[in-house]
Amino acid sequence: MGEVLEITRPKTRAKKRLAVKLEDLPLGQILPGDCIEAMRSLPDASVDAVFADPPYNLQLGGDLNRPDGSHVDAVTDHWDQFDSFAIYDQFTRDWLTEARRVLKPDGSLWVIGSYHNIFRVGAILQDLGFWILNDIVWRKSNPMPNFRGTRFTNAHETLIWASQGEKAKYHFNYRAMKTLNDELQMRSDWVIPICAGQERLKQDDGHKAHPTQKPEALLYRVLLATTEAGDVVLDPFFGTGTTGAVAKRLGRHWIGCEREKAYRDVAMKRIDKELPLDESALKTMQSRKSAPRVAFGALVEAGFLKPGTELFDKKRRWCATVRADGSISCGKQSGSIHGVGKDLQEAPSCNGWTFWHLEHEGKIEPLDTLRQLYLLAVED
Amino acid sequence: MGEVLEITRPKTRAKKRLAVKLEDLPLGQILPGDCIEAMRSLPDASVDAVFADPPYNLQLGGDLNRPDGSHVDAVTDHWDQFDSFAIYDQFTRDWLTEARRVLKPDGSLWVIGSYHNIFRVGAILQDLGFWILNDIVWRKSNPMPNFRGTRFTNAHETLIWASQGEKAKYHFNYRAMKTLNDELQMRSDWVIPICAGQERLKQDDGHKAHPTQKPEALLYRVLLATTEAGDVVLDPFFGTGTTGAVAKRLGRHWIGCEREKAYRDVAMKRIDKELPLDESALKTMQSRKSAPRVAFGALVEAGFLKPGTELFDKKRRWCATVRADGSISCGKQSGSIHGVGKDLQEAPSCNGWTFWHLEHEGKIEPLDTLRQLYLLAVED
DNA sequence: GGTATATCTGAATCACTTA
DNA sequence: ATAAGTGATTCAGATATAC
Repeated sequence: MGEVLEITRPKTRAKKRLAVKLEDLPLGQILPGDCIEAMRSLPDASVDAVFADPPYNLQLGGDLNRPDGSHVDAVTDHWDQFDSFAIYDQFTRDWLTEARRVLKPDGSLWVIGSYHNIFRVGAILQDLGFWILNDIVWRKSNPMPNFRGTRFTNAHETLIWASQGEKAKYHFNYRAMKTLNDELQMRSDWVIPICAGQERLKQDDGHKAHPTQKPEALLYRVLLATTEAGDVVLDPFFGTGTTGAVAKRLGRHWIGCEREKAYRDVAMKRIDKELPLDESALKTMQSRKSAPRVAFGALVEAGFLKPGTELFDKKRRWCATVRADGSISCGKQSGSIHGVGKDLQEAPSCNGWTFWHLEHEGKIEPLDTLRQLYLLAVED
Repeated sequence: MGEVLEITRPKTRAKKRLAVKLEDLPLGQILPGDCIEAMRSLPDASVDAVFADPPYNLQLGGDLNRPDGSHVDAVTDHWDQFDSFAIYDQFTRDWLTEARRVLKPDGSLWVIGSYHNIFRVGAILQDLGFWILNDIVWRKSNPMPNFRGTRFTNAHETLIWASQGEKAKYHFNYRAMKTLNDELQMRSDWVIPICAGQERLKQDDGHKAHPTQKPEALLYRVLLATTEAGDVVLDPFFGTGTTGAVAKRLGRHWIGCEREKAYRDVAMKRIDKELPLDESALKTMQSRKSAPRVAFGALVEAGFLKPGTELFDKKRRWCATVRADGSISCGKQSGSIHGVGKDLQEAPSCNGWTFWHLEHEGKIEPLDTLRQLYLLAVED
């Protein structure tokens, strides 16, 4: 089924009690029929993330032609037709309710939409108890112009990222995102081209296989940001399987739901061809949080720092001495590198690793540099 | 009151029947008290646009410090506190209902918000019958980082632009927007810096006068895009009066509502200092729709084009001859520049102005160039 | 006086572990 | 459950200060 069954979740995230076994899930399968029914077949709290690209309820009017006379192939498929907002809302509430049941307590929900539907989806998911963490703007580098000159070029779509609730835990690979964005924090607006060219799946007659195929780059960022290798990702509106293809590539398990057989066939063929990246390529920058926490004392213990070494702040306003137990002292103050730094500055908090420096061959270096060296040394 | 009473709406937009007289409106005034009550004092269908920056219902938790220990001055004002989504929704429904009543049938509604509230606002305004024309993303060039490294940097806010209904007319200054965007269609994502520096209004103690003052560039684009000089703009959450200041500068009338006296005082002082642009600066690029339509025949009549001149398409597949009455002929086909172009290409439509070209000093130029010259010549 | 450098701040639903 | 203690974390732009 094109799945990477060897991959398991890191032990740090394993829930021993009531944990759903991976073998009991239809991993690497596209469940046929209505997605709400299909999701009912899955156990509670069994997937780590849901990515959903539901019908947008576009409600388009007449035909549209380009200035050169060619015809615009719009989304007029039957699955995008709803008779009223009330019916669309009920449909939305139903699939979101099932998604919420199936999602683990620390799982992430992602939904993508346009102004036609995203406000309704967002309000309903809030009503159900989901807690919005960010709204993300997918800025299309190559959107279709507004041929009639009647509005602004519709150049973006909106994604909502939500956790199970206000107090719920969730996973965010901060370091991986920052690395991906050239060492600046990843922002809430992402520039990504629309899905076209080789990536766009075609039918035998050369016509596009699906009217709203999403770019793989979009799913790549979503899955890298909020899931780990070995996680299970569910897509209730699988379409031609972009979520499955990227999940497989990134070593995530996947489950899809899709009503239309034609889409299921295209998706399965596509995903079978996909090759998973090997394990070393999958390793992402570790966030400080999930990295082993280093106690300052461990550096002293390991001989990276001798007791008696003098520490300074950057401007040499204060000087402290390292003691054998990993505490430091500065005049009458003593305690952890964080606590002493905080008290001296009379600040509400202080990161001792970046506040304190030591002199090494005439240069002043923050303690953090030493911590990095220590981490490298103990990694293996 | 700092208003430009000389300015009136162009006659093309005047509604003779049931029209509200400008003298009967509190132009250039900030109505005190609750905005819903204040709007009740205005007649039906009396304003051309509503711009609303309602409370975002942020629901913030504890304190936040920057990595350097400094404190982040968050929005904790009483006017942003709501006990539940239900109460916020009711408040939203109430002010939107009044705004809808006061807005003319061909008026524009603008609302700005963040992910905390915008989905609720969007769904409710759709429920009330407003028709969303675009959602606009204000991309902040200098957003506040996510200091905890727990989410994506919240780098944008969302605006919704809506008309009174699916079939309602509305006004969009397409040409002005395209000109503003360097001859490319204006997109739905706008890059604008946050309001800081000189533009940010300060109290006597140097502290910011309002926690959420919007940049004037944002209002400038909104008003230029969807209102005309002489129009009336209503802002139910006036704050420190960015809407009023920009409206006055652009020769639009304005009405504000604001509960807090401190904000009203700051706003009035600010707007009094604002100078309106003079009339010639206010002239924007005319849209094709509101520009006098040029009949091809008028160019012939005026001697811009001699009967007998040969026209070509860009690739010189076809050649047509201009006739004295402004029709053209090409083989057996004859008729208007649009109709002949359409039939030759077997296309559903054809813009003859851009399809047909003529040779001038060895260069091939579209007819449209000639039309522009003609328009310039007849302007005075 | 001009150029570096330092400081300040902005609509933010902003932690986790152990006692 | 709640409270307390420890630990982790920032980008662009405007203004102020130093050289």
